[in-house]
Amino acid sequence: MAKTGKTTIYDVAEKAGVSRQTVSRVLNNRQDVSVETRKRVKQVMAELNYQPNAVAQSLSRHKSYLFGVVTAGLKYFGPSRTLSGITNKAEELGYGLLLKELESFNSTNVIPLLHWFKSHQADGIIWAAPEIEDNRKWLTDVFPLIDIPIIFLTMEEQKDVTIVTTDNFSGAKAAVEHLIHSGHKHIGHIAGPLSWWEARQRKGGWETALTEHGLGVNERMWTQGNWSSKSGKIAFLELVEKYPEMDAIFVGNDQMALSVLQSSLEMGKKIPQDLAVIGFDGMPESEFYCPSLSTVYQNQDELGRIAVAELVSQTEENYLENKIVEPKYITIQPELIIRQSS
Amino acid sequence: MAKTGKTTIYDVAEKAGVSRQTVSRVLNNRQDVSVETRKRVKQVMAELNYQPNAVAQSLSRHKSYLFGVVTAGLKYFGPSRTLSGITNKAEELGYGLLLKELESFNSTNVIPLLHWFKSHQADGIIWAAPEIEDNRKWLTDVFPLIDIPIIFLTMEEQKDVTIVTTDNFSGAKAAVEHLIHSGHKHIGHIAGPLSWWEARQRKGGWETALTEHGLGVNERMWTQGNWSSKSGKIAFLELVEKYPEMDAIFVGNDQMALSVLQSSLEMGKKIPQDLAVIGFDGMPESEFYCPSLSTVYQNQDELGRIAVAELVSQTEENYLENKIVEPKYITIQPELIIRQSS
DNA sequence: GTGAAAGCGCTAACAC
DNA sequence: GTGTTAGCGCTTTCAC
Repeated sequence: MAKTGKTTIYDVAEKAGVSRQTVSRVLNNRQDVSVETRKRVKQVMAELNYQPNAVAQSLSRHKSYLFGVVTAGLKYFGPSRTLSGITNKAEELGYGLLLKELESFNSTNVIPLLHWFKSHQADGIIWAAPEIEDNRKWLTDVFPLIDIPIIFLTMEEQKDVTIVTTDNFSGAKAAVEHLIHSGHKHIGHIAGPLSWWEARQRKGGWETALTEHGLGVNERMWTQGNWSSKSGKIAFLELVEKYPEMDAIFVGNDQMALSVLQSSLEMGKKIPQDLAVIGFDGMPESEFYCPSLSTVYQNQDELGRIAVAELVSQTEENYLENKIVEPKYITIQPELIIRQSS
Repeated sequence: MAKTGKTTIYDVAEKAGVSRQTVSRVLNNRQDVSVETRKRVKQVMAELNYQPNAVAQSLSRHKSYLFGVVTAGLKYFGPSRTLSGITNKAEELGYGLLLKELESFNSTNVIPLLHWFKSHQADGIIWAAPEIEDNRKWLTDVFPLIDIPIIFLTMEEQKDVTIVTTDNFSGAKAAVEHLIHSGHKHIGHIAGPLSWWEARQRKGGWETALTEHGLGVNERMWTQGNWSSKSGKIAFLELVEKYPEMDAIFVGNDQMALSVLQSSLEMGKKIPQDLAVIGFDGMPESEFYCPSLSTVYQNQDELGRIAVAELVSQTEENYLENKIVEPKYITIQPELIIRQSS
């Protein structure tokens, strides 16, 4: 790095004996520059260790090559995986990232965020925070007014909105069907907080699998946690109490399943003989639980990657031809992993 | 949000019947505007739903209120926690974030990154990736040439560089001393990859505690993993083999400790009677392992928060008075949490 | 208190 | 091929 970044296009032009525009042309790889001029300019750039000022470029181009990313609960397993996919793919495709984390999962205070991204001339936005309660309500009012592309992750299909999500319903259904095919008749469920769309989908998959196989569903057969291991423990104790004949359980995520394993052990229940357990998410650690946990693996990294790829394609279309982009609903299938717990 | 973000300071000025400068003054809360002019301008801004263009502001102010953040291994537990602390504190102090993730932990290809941040006029940089192998080597050459403040996380003290880190050495030492005081005489260690500074520090704490208490240390007493649960399992099996009298073990992180618990159970070893186990990190799940895991909790969120606070103070000093800022070495003490495994 | 002019570093539109 | 002239949207001097 040169001592100071103050070298501008002007310095290069002067030293190379050309106009600033010519330098700009070289910078942008335009073809209408003679080979030798280009060579000379490039040489001077190298000598001066010239680095173009991206802010000035953004301002005059009206394009920043920056995406806004909205995340929430970064300290949890899922969101950080997704963000990792986003950063990698963005890097790959030549985009930088402006990052904002919501103060809480169900924050509805989104307008300032949108203004902020817009003010920084983000070319597009990835909304990588989950749908909870009415935290998508703003969409109906605000969405039509936003003039930059937005991709949403993990939410219910909605008209005109591009969404990338894991198919939670099918994943859950497959897990429960596996339990049914293994001969279990009394399959309970610990749901995540039902204010979350994902939690409702997973619970829906559980219900549907049971119903389709002629096994009834009722209130005794499930309880609700808040995704944390601690809440899972409480929910499990409650469930064992009200559904004593339970011989298998589908748990809303791996963390809650972890404490089901711990509590079962403490109660002297053998897994999977007395109680089969399947989780959801496929955390790497779940393979090393006692016993190793069957789970529904969802590729959250890929979720982020797809969102970025989609956004790039939308922005570039948008930019090049100013045409309206077709909204898409993109679904990723999770994968059932059977281990010792089932 | 207004339909288009095209409203500029000029539109406001025109509609309010003042000059653009006056609008700018109102925008920046300058005092040299009459009360009624200010009121009128503000009113017009509201009517027009005017939002200042941050890119233009950055360009003319030479200050962006943006920090660059370099992270690595976002999908792992630690880095995402730290990033969460960074996002929260930055938001609190009015700074936005430009995010980059290294392609690998030990990437040494940092110059383009620094150029990129600089090109986007970041006011400062937080280097939230761990010190591994020679991935800090560039510092000696490049650091003196960088003219924006950088704060590093998790690395060895170094002249002229501001660093915020957990005291891994003391945390490890305290854990091992706890084992010693509990009467254990044969305390093994599974280290993280010793190319990592943190892993070396933790191993150093283990060695020092043993040595200070007159217990010898030799090569039979430790093995090395790569932080993952899978590697922990392999390392543990190897260690049991070569150090059969081991009655306690200090493991480099919680993930590897998890598979120690699993393997011990499979071998029929009782924890903590046959083998006491202590991990490092304090992941929330560790409380729900079988049995619940004793561990050394480090507050990585706080690490990020402190880094941002420090960076803000450095940039603002830097900006206001152009004076050189004293480098600091800031250390956070981790906390020993004793649970059933020890 | 307020306005005019210049400039931040770059690109776009049009000349030549 | 290359240069000239205008901007992008804002802030900063420096007048008045």
